[in-house]
Amino acid sequence: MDAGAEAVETIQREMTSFARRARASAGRLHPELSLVSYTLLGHLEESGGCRATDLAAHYALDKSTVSRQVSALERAALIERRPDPEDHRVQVLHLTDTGRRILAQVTESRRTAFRERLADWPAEDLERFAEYLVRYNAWAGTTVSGRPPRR
Amino acid sequence: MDAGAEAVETIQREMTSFARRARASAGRLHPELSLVSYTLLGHLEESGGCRATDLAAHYALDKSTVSRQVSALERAALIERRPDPEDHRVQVLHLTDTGRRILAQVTESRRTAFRERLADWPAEDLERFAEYLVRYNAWAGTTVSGRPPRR
DNA sequence: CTTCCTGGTTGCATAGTACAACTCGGGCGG
DNA sequence: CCGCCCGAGTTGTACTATGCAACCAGGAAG
Repeated sequence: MDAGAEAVETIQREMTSFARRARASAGRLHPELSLVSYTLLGHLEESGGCRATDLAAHYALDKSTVSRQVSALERAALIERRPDPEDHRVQVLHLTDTGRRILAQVTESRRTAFRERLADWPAEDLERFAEYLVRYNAWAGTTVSGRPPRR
Repeated sequence: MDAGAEAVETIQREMTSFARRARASAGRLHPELSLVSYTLLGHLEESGGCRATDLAAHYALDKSTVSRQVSALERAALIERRPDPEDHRVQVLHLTDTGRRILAQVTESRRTAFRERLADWPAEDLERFAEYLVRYNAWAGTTVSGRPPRR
């Protein structure tokens, strides 16, 4: 096996290992927020408010799943639903001030953790690693197996 | 923000994104095998048989979780339990021929997927990416957040 | 108005997991 | 040998995240 093929094996193994551990820790990213909630909140921050259906489509989640997550986030007062005057079926989701604050906290805490973790990497390696990850994830349908999800 | 800090942000974002998608697809790695089952089977293959407790310790899973996974794998005839003549409390787990076959199938299918996905990467990049991943995962307690798991 | 589409909720089922209580066998000190 | 504690595994219970299907309500086209 040549070095390239060997490298592919290693990439596969390491990605699998990462996926497994990530799965185990996704629920306790933060006492307040699961990985999915964090992602949804982040999306709301970026988009400045959107519909539940948009979230479902964007993250390939079932609308029922999003509905429940949204309910939980609303119960926790991190987001609020605003009726859409244009279309009464729609609820536009917005971060509350609390939501923005918690999101910022978690983001900051994760940022610190990542910085610490990558502290002794040379800048050149960081940049290359970042570029590789982007390239890897850009491949349509990033999954553990490397194959696109069904749907 | 300097380029290194920017790269750390990107790494965080991409790892998060990968983790989320991996989580979503972990259950349907293969019709036969979840990501966890696949990992356990792989460990049995490598180790040539071990105890359920060893699996639990190695993967930081509860022994009850492993016990149920093992039951399922045994029901599917992918592994078998052999009594340990040395210690009657112990069941040494071994792959069956079917288990070896399925494991090989899944491994092959994933290998193909990864090869395809990484097909147009220069060998040099593959090697560096592999090395970065190893270095990243080697950091004690690989999680999504970058922080070690509680326990 | 009737029909169809769309956004969202809810009931039901499932997977994966942890924790705790329990059983059973093994190893030791007396 | 006996009593005790420990370690391997199992089982009961509960919880989370999830998907699918059925459903409801608002909107749009005829």
